[in-house]
Amino acid sequence: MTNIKKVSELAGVSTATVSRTLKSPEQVTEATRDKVMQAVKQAGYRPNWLASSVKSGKSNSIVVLVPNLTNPFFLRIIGGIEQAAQEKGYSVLLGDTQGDSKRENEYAGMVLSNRADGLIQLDHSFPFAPQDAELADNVPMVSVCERIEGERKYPVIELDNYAASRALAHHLVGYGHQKFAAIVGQISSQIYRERLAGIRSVLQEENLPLPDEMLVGGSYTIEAGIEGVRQLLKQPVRPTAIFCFNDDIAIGAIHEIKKYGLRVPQDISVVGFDNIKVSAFIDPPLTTVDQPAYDMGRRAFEVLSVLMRGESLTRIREILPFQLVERQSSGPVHSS
Amino acid sequence: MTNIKKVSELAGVSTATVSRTLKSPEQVTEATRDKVMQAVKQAGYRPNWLASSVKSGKSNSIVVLVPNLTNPFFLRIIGGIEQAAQEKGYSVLLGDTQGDSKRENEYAGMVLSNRADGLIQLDHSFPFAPQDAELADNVPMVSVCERIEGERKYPVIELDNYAASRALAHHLVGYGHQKFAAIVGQISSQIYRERLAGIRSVLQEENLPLPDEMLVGGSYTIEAGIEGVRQLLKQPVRPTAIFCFNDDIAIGAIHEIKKYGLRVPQDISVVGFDNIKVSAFIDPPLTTVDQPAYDMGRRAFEVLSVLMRGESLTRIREILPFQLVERQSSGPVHSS
DNA sequence: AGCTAGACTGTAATCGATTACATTTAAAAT
DNA sequence: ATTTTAAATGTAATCGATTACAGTCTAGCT
Repeated sequence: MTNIKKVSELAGVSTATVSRTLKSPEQVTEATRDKVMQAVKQAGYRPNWLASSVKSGKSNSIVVLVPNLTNPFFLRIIGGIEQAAQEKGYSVLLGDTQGDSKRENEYAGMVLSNRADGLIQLDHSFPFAPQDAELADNVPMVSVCERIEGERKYPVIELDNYAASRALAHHLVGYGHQKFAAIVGQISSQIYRERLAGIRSVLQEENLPLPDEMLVGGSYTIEAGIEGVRQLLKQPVRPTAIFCFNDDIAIGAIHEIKKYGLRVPQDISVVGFDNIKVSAFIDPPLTTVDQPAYDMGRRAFEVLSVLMRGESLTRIREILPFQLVERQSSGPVHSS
Repeated sequence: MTNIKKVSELAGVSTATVSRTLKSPEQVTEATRDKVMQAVKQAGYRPNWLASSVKSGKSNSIVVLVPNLTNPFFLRIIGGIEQAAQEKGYSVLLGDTQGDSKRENEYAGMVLSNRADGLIQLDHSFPFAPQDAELADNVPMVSVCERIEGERKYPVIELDNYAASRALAHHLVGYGHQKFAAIVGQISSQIYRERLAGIRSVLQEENLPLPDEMLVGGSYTIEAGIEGVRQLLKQPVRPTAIFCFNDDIAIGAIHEIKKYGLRVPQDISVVGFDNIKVSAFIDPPLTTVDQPAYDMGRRAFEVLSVLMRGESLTRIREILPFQLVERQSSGPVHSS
């Protein structure tokens, strides 16, 4: 490995001069600068990043905790984070947690051991191990979409899930639907509560029921959508509209509804949440709520960046705008 | 920041003993071990990862270069890499290159500056900057799916794209198709040439044509599939079967074909490549070639891991098995 | 010519951990 | 009780860069 010492010898200067030539060239005469640069080139020298980092105490990396890498929605968020990070000279360590707390602990621990300077959590859990909780108090941490559990409040970039769900509900109520069902995602999260509350609030205002047996599901997957529809269609009353808590669920649901020989939206309207790319191209194209995933990622990094500089935030909660995207998976209710 | 010195003082021992207690406890008496562990706990001490890494010269990280984070197929590969890496104590630095060579250079450079120990390339380009090419000679690098360009041969984990394409072609020929078209992906890659060659070889054996005007596309996106179909349907002769070079293209193609009022597969059969998750749930479910993406990722890391240990490989090319997945997007040709 | 200010450059401390080598301690052997 | 041996611990060098501080040199001034 060529190190700074070799270069300094080659150029006939001290290591300090080499370092200065590379970090702050204006402090060095042009003559020596040339000598050094030539030696650098000749030796094929690259400063050892690890060494600079020990010295500075900063790793210029952040960890991103993802519950599920295969969810395309998260991917767009990560894309935004990555882009923003890259622009500021940070790199992104990917932590696929699979929702497993052991893994979360491990990845979160990276921030405590200087392997990373900050953390972005895409899930709702407090990622540090209980014994690390105290240390974690001063750690720059931000969450996206979900709010992190616990008394300590961390900044969050999110959507007004309540309002977005209300928008979806109004959309369906406007079409005259009265028999609703929902296939929900992970139950223990804030998002679940907010989205459900949003839907419930509209239905209550309209005096429409959402009985417990019409709430099925439990994970944000295509399979949950399929299984959800199976359960719903076993019920004596068939719903005419189904809220799916994300687009993956909706894709599974539509697929399964068709298998039963029913039509979307003529027999059952289906709406999703997230607006992943493929949602516009399935049959029928999905009515859903567009989340500005990429921007959410960017913003998350920017906020984290402020925390990492040791500054404090004026706002701890940032709410990005959603958009109701009306496509053909929802429509007026048909009397059977 | 609590460092090893503070802990050593707290425990009344030397820093060496603290280090040994944590790294090789068997070298330390139980009594001192207890003292040290208590001090560690009390101080909330975590070894500074950066410092250990400078010493060892290993960062225990790898960079993964992805041309396009939004492609779900890549995601599964990354998932496999991540899993395998995590098991061996490595972490994954994500490099979203967008196919931009400047970004590739930058990310690849991380390996030269000890920020990462190895590199996995999911694209086909040689990621290092020209001036770094010589240095890059000894860098542990592996590619997945695509082969890296240049004289120097790096290990690659791939599919027999030629054989897989032949399987798809045989499948369609077996249904009696005679008028073929293809919507291809990125043209400059090995994969493009192999897949096309595979298709061509079968068609030639059967004396069937694949005229140049029936080759459209140029990128692995849904949009390319849509645009491709538009171009193909402008031609005087309408194809009865379309090879799409990946599933995203196929999804776009099917969507657009339906827009023209044509049916899949009755009017046009469509086949894809990759078998991404959603392909099984679109309408009609897509006939495609399943690539063991997750395993490919795992395997890529394992191979890289061998290189990073400085050992040499017996085989430089590893070919994983594919599987033809016959679903409902392909079927017998209907005489019009 | 002599002196001073300011620009360059070099020396050596530093970051935080690891580890070769030296030293101390305790146990075992005589 | 003394010597031998092994185990435990400490001291200090080391990894590779950065940087405070000190030293040198040149240019400009009187």
